[in-house]
Parts: sequence; C-alpha cells; structure tokens
Amino acid sequence: MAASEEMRKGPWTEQEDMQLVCYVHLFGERRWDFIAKVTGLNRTGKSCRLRWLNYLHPGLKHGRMTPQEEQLVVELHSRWGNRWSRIARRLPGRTDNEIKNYWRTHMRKKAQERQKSSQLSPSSSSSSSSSLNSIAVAEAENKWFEQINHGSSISTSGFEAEVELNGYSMDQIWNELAISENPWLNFEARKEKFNELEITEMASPLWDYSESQMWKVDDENLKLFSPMAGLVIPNYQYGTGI
DNA sequence: AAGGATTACAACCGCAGAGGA
DNA sequence: TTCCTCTGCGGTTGTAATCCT
Repeated sequence: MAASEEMRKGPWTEQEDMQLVCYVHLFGERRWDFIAKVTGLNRTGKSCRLRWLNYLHPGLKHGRMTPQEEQLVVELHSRWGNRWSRIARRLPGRTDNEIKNYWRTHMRKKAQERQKSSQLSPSSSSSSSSSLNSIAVAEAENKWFEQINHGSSISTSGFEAEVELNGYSMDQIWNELAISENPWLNFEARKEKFNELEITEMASPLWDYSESQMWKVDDENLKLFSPMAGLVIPNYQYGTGI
C-alpha cells in the first residue's frame, strides 16, 4: 500500500504520545489500526499498540527492576524459558519487552564474565556449587554467542532444541546459569517461592480492560468527541522513561 | 574533558493464531 | 473452506545514557 511509504518510524514525540493517550482513552485498547487512523498520526496500528503497551500505559512501572523482580524473572525464566509475555504477567507493571531486554543484557553480561573466568582458570569449576559440567556451559555459551555475532539464521528455539551437551538441554544450561547467579535460590527456597506463586497467580489487572469501551463508534461520528476528554498522561519525565 | 565501550531502553520486523466475513 | 484483518509474541536492531580509561 502506498500509505506505508509515508508511515512515520522511530522515536515518538511528546505530541504524538499525548494524541495516542487521548484516543486510547476514547476508544479503548483495541482496533489499533482504527486508532492509528483517527489520531492522524502517520503511525501503523502496530506501532501505536506497542507504544501504548510498552510505554504509555498508566499502570506501568518505569525505571530499573528491583532485586525481587530480578529474582522472579530468573525463576520464571528457568521455568518457562523465553515466554516473555507470560513472565510479564507475573510482574505487574512490567512489560514483556522490558523483561526481555533485562534478560538479554543480564545474561549476556554474566555469560561473558563466565567465559572470561573459565579462560583464566579452567579448573575453577570444581569450586562451583553448580551441578552442571562447566565445560558444557562454556561450549553452549560460545555457540550461542557465535550465533549472535555471526548473524546465523538458526532460530533461538531451534538452537535450544538442537543443542544438548553432555546430557543437558539448553534450557537446563540457562537455568544453571541463572541459578548460579542467585545462590540463595537453593532447592527449598525455590520450592517455597513456587508454592507462593501458584497461590498468587492472577491475570494482570493492567490489561484487564472491559468490553464496554467505546471503540465501536464509526468514522463519521469521530468528530463528535473532544480529543482532550479524559486525557491522562502517565507520570514520567518525557524522554527519560522515568 | 574527550572519546570509546558498555548498558539500558525504545522501537521495528516477521510470523503465527484467532476470529469474522 | 478460504481469505483477510487484527492482535500478540519473540527476536532483533538502533540509539540514548552512562561508565570507564
């Protein structure tokens, strides 16, 4: 379609944010193509949805994760793998994107540290509390980062499914990595945490919008609405994300 | 103080599934 | 049944902010 050529990309401006917030309050968090159209922003519906979910939603927490959140992410990832949206539902106010970013940064850093230390002292693994063969971990990490660095077309899941080193799956390897970074998470503690989680599991209230939203209004009637009605701008400093 | 390296975050892309026409 | 649109997800990339030398 020709319109796609004119679509705006890149960072959102404050003006765009205000417009989007305004129209989402009017029409609800559905029909993003429609919202994109009526806002007059040269953005795709997809882009609007992402901006709203990851940044503008009033229930979002901004800023760095707390140690508790970090531990929870590690735990849940060890349990579910890269199911970011699922993990995010257990952390109210955090988005899948945020958790994904955190995990990548965190794990890349840790893997690099480990790689370094294994190069410096290959026998040091004997002092580790990890039950996993450290060579297997290092090999897996190396393969993983090779893949990243060389832009291999093998998908992550494909890789994880494929790689089994010394009887360990990629998931197990990630788990070991994660747990080794959180020594307090011994078996008993983990069991206890999981029990708590089972009890407290809930649908995130953040996303729980009712069906009574007004987005059924047709295009012709749009101009009847005041764009500024019910406008609430999330509490953050523009540009810093905090 | 400058500039390169690293980290954190925002945004885009492609794909798949659901649901309606 | 098939096609189309919308939505959601996970992977990836780009860039601003911060750190380090």
